[in-house]
Amino acid sequence: MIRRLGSAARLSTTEQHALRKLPVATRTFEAQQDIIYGDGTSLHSCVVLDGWTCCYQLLTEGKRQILSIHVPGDMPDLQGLHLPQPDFSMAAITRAVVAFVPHTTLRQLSDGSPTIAAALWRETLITAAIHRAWITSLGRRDARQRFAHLICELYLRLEAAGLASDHTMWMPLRQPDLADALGLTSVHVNRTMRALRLEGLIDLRSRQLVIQDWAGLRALAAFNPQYLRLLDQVVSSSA
Amino acid sequence: MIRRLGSAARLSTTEQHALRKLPVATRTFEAQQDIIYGDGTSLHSCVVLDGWTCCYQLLTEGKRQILSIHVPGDMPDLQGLHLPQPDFSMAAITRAVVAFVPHTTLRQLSDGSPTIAAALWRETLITAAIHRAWITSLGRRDARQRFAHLICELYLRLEAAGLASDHTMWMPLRQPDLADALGLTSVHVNRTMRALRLEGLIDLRSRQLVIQDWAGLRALAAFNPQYLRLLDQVVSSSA
DNA sequence: GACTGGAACTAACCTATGATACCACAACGG
DNA sequence: CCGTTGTGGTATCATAGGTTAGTTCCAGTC
Repeated sequence: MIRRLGSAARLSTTEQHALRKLPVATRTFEAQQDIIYGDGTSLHSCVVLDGWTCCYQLLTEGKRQILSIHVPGDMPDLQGLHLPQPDFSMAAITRAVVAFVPHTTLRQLSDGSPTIAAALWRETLITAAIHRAWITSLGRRDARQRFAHLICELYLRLEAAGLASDHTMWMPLRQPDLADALGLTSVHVNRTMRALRLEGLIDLRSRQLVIQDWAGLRALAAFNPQYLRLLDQVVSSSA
Repeated sequence: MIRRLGSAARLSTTEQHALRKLPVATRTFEAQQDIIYGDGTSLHSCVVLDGWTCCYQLLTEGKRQILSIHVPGDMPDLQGLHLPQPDFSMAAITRAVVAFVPHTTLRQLSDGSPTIAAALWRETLITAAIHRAWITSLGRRDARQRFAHLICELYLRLEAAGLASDHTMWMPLRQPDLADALGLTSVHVNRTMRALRLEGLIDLRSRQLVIQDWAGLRALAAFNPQYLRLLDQVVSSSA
């Protein structure tokens, strides 16, 4: 399970060993249940082991904006390492299994090994790059393009994690969730999905999403996967 | 000048000394000029010494989304340390003086000192937190709220940097720039500004912005400054 | 087989924002 | 003194997307 931590970077065997020995506490959350509520102080970072989760912010009048979506292997909460008060909440989308690692041990580990620090740091930087892509989507793309962009991103991330192939993926996000991620209403998500289906781009039924025209979807979104850094070599530490 | 680097964190004197000795190359850019163009590989991080800059992404059809705005003292490009190919471009808003530090030396420095690494890492995490606030603005706030939120953020950041006081600030962003930051058109920025002026919240003339009703503006945006971490103590390294 | 509760889906209407086009003004140069 | 250029400002119309209020379609389950 915890091997996934190391799989994100190319580490020496001793470092991999140290990561494997990390004390973790796993916990299962039901769909929709909050994992972190953005008020208190967070003392642990977490790794999603199974299921999907998301980070979100609430506004007055109960509006919700989803900030990021996580699939197994993601480490959504690394920012707590150096900013102990989270500025967001985190919730399970599906039933999800999450592993928690105390900040203190993680900080000791990264203080002791610049390579591990760089690998974790890099994870947080990729998160920021994904944030930037979302900003651009929300600010300058219309509903169809936004939707297409999100699907492209999620599919490639799942494929890289070995959780999807053949342009087919599990899609547990419900229409209201998609709405909160895309800055739309669920009604308009529905309209938009129908449009994409009629154009022969995607087909979504009973949680199963098939991308029927990957090239078309990618062109619609003007999707450039570079920001996800799925193929990068990690920058070798100069130490 | 470079003292600003250290001012972001509380470092030991030896570490401050090391920072001061960093080899830097300063360069002046004209307003609107590109500082980084998001294609190549970046070998330097930069510090804004004077003037304002921004990061942006371009879309097909020439649409532009501004991702972040930087004032003197900010280090917009730290992510290049571990992700060498930037996913965005960076441009000067006003005439701006920027200092460049080679990634290699900065990486050596942070490999040698976990405290410096943590301080720099923390900067990138704050950037990500600002990204999240923008995502929420773009996704779930209307034009007036978005505008108000941006003004609150910029004013507090400037005030913290000692560059604004008395609810008065220099505002070099033009209406088309604001439009690209807020995901609106310049026409609608103009409408929105007039609305806020008529409500007695702000007054902007000839680059000088006066916040006439701070409480009202803050309430309109539902602004919570916590994400900017202007008052935090830095987490002490466990090393 | 009827009943429930949660999605997905639709339709009717409304509004915030976009698109286009134009005017006003100030700064500047010849 | 007159053009030119950039920026702010306004009006008019068009439309993407929001709002409200449903109906339909299941998968359980009693």
